[in-house]
Amino acid sequence: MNLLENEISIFFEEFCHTCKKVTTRSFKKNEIITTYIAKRKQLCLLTHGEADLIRYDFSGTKTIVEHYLSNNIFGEIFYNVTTNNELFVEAKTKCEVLFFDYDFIENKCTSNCSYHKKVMQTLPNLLLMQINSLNTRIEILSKRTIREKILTYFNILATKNITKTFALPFSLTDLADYLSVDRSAMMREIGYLRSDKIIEKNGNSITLLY
Amino acid sequence: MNLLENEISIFFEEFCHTCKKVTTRSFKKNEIITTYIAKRKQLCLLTHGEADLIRYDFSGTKTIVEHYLSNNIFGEIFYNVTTNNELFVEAKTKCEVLFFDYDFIENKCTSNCSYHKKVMQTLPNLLLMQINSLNTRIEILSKRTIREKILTYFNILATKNITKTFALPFSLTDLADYLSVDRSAMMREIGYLRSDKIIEKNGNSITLLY
DNA sequence: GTAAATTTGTTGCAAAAGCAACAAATTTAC
DNA sequence: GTAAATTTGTTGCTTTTGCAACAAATTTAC
Repeated sequence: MNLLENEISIFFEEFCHTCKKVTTRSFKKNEIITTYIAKRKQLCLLTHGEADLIRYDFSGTKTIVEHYLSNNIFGEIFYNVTTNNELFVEAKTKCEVLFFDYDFIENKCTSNCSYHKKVMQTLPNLLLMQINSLNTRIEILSKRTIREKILTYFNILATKNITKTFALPFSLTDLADYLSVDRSAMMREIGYLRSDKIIEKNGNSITLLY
Repeated sequence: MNLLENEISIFFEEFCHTCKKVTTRSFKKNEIITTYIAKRKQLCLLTHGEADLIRYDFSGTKTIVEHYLSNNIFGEIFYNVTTNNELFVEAKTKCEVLFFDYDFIENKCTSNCSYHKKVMQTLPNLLLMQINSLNTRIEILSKRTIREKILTYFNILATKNITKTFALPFSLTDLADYLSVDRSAMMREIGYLRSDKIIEKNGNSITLLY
């Protein structure tokens, strides 16, 4: 994975200005990076910062569909099915984003440019990483109770951090939107998990006691 | 999408025996195609039939994580995070499956074989299709009520079939495991949807009345 | 540095979902 | 063709979740 990260950063630093069809842009915290409406074949790479893919359904319910870190990809190209939902990506910190048009990736460059070649080499691994993280997301959401959703997510964070104590990357309000449950019900359940001595919580730091 | 399908079938029919590192196998209904335990870099392509990715968690709860049709891909390569869950792919009909080792795909062929080249050309589109379907899956699972889950899924089926009447690809028992809800609660909700004149149901045929 | 906005924490009550159990209908296996 | 297995449909009861509302703490904006 570190190898891949290195590969990604090198190829963007070295070749970014060779091909004209790639745009770089910076975003401040809370800015909207892109909105999913136009069915463009847009593919974006977050090179710096953190961002959320947010959905509001017809009744105004908010879901944090995904939470992106650097080297994660996102974009309209991943969404065929157009529902009557509002979907957009919001910067949670200062962000740097590369915008590709997937047609450019798909169709061979007229010139035999090395940048284009490198993109084709790296893309499958980026897509594979994205599939991995979507599968993890599905595992959380397919749990039937709030308690199980919380514990599944906390376990993933503990595994990633290789320690039983870790910081939540979300506010508790956002965590509820990410787990797709009512906030007050989630708070209650966290209370039960504490009194059952299954977790400890200090601010946004969580410790698993098992 | 039809173009892609054509591309896929052609390249497997034409080149399948050129490279030795690809295996084809047939499966009867209910046979286990693969089990996710060994952390192999296995990538599978379903060329014929229907199959389900099934998970049993520690307490025995079953989830149908995904439902595969021909030209869908699956495999251990998509699952980094090893939990204490049992994950396997089961043939729901007679199936034909191609097994790749991802290392073979990643590392260039020593010989400059055209089969290998074709795989590299097709793979990003297959991965993209997979991401699309996982995002659809997340949309269903992130709905907060059984009613919304049912209606979201039925809408997707109606859109795919381009008609308000369609056949369920699942038994109702399996549908509950796919929506990740209790079967009896789902049956009750379907009952309410019928009496509210939102859907009609005859056997496994559903009609949307809106 | 202070006012405004947001997040956290809590609770009572209502609605939804899960669990268990069972009969009827349908499908499967030989 | 029949017995066994599975699926469908239903219900009573319990547990979980959602909703609404509000106070306290914390963060943000100027």
